[in-house]
Amino acid sequence: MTVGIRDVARAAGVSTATVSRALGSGPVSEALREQVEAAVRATGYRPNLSARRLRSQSARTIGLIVADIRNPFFTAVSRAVEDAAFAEGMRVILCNTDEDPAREAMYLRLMEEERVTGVIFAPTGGGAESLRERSLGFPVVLIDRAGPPGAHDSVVLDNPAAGAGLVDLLVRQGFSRIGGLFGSTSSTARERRAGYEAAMVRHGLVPSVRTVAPNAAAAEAAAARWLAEADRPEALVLSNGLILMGAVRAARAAGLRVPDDLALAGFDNEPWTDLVEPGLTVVEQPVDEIGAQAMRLLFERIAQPDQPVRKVVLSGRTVLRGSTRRG
Amino acid sequence: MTVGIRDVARAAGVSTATVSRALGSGPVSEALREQVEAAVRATGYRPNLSARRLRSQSARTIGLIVADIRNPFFTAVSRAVEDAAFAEGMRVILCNTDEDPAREAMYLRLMEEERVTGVIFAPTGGGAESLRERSLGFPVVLIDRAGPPGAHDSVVLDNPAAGAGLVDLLVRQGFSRIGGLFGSTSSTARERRAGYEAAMVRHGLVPSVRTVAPNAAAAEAAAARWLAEADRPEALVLSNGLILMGAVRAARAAGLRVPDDLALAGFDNEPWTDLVEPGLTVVEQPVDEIGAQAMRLLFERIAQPDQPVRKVVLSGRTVLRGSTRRG
DNA sequence: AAGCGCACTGAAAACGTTTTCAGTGCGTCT
DNA sequence: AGACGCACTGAAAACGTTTTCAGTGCGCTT
Repeated sequence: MTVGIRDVARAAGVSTATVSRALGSGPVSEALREQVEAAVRATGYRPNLSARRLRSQSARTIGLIVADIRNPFFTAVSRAVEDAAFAEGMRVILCNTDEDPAREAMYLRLMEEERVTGVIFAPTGGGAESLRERSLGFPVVLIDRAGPPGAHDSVVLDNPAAGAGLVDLLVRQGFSRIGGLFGSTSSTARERRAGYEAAMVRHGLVPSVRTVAPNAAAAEAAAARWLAEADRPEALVLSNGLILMGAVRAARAAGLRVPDDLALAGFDNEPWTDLVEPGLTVVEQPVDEIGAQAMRLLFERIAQPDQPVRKVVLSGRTVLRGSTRRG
Repeated sequence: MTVGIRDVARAAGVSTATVSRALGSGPVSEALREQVEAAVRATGYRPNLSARRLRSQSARTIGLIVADIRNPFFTAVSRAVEDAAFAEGMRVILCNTDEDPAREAMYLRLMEEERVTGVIFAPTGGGAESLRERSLGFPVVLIDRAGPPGAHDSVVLDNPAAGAGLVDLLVRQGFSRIGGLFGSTSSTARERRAGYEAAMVRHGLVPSVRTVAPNAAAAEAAAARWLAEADRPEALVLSNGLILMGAVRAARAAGLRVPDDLALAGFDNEPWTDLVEPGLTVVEQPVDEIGAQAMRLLFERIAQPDQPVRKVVLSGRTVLRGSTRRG
């Protein structure tokens, strides 16, 4: 039915071994190589990747497991990862867990069954912890959210510094009743929160923190409740783009003017953050570099499996906009 | 090295055939099935998907090729597709062409080499046309952008009606110098433009159209030029979410107030469209239904390959917001 | 009591490649 | 002239499964 390597071999008048070598890398005379290529064109041959992977015991595939494909941060990273992979002749399997540990576990098992070369992984919740127990059959590089130290290579933002930086900025503008609304599932949110709290204490202010599921609807509800209270904060630090969006909605709904009634500062320089009025002050992550560094760590780990574990920490860039301007 | 089905068989004291049947579907006594499952747990066995696919000649995988993963429309569709696929015990390979015909061709070839069960495809540019020539080894369902009629199943928005609807709405609000800024690469944009032009003519107005690469930067530049002209339009119809975003930026930059100086109406009810001030009037696409219908068509095509070609046309829902309110 | 069908099981073939192994022929060195 | 190495080639094994084929044993029918 479907044309296989033996059909090509017959058409070219050579053995299947020669076809395989001509298509891949092997010593083949120029004459035969051309014959084979002609036969491939004539027959419309497409190699069967399953057979190829089975025999060669190498999938040349890396898995990319992200927590939320709708988050522009992850789409940007995925693009960087894909480009780097193609440059090495590798495929990428993109998996979206939607912050669901069950989906995450399923994808991890899928990666095992696919016998992937390696995985770049943004774990949700306890994902990274459970990761340490089982030994997967492939190297893993964590991005965005680091697991327990020492288990896997990782590349993350300097989250404590970024969280503290937003507090410093707000304090400099004269705000003091600064609240923090953080995601409940990721280590990233925990670290940003730690930075926030440390900076508040350093400035002699009292931290005021709430946590929420990392989606816009939950964030809006939580922010709305908070803003309705008597001693509502005069500024908010939000731990990612979705939570920031929820906070903007809540402020609008409550009729609060930004930044006069409420200042906002968050993470992720998404396209819409400078479209709202006023623009939102955010910490921008070096997404391209995160993706590229993750691939670099992964390839180096594949080349030298017993290397010591490495952690790359990148700095964010604060984008100052109207939402934190006082007076 | 790695544990295979023969290791499980040995551990369970049965043949590999029995293990295979116990794990898949085959007549196996309850006692042996439990022995096998225990052996699987004990050995930590993970089936090798490449081997499984090779032997069974069935990938149980569908490919989803989209033009731009950053477009929330496609991420939403991909979620719907994925859910439907899992319900059938299938995997999804998500591919992002980024509107690049070369990447598109590469992914199409990859799908052939993966021997996928079927593909859901949002072609860019001439992709759909070239698709008709070669006969792929799998059924294809086109979404968002239909190719030449009669070649493939498809599910699309009623784009002409939606384009016309926006014009009608603007005319009703009293606008008459209504321009249209459309993407240059997709059939979707062409259809929306056709609807726009027909409606303009029907209202006795002169259509005024420009086309632009479907990204926010290009759209902003084009809109900026247009708005700087002496006889600039008093309202704009924008053919997708990215172009709409570009137009908003251009209006801001030009210091035009929306909707007093310039009304805006576009496509895709993205989260940010009600965050800007004023909110943007858009046609919302039934993304979940598009994904679900596409999977339905695909599965039915797989079941009955010689069915006549079908085309599902869905209606958009107009979301009225401040950007088109006059006076 | 023999025959039949049914439910289950194992040995071995098969899936489409790559890779090993064992040659070829030919040029070069001694 | 013979030995050796080199560049190339084909036959066949191998990758890890599923599936076919050919039994088993057992209960039921005739």
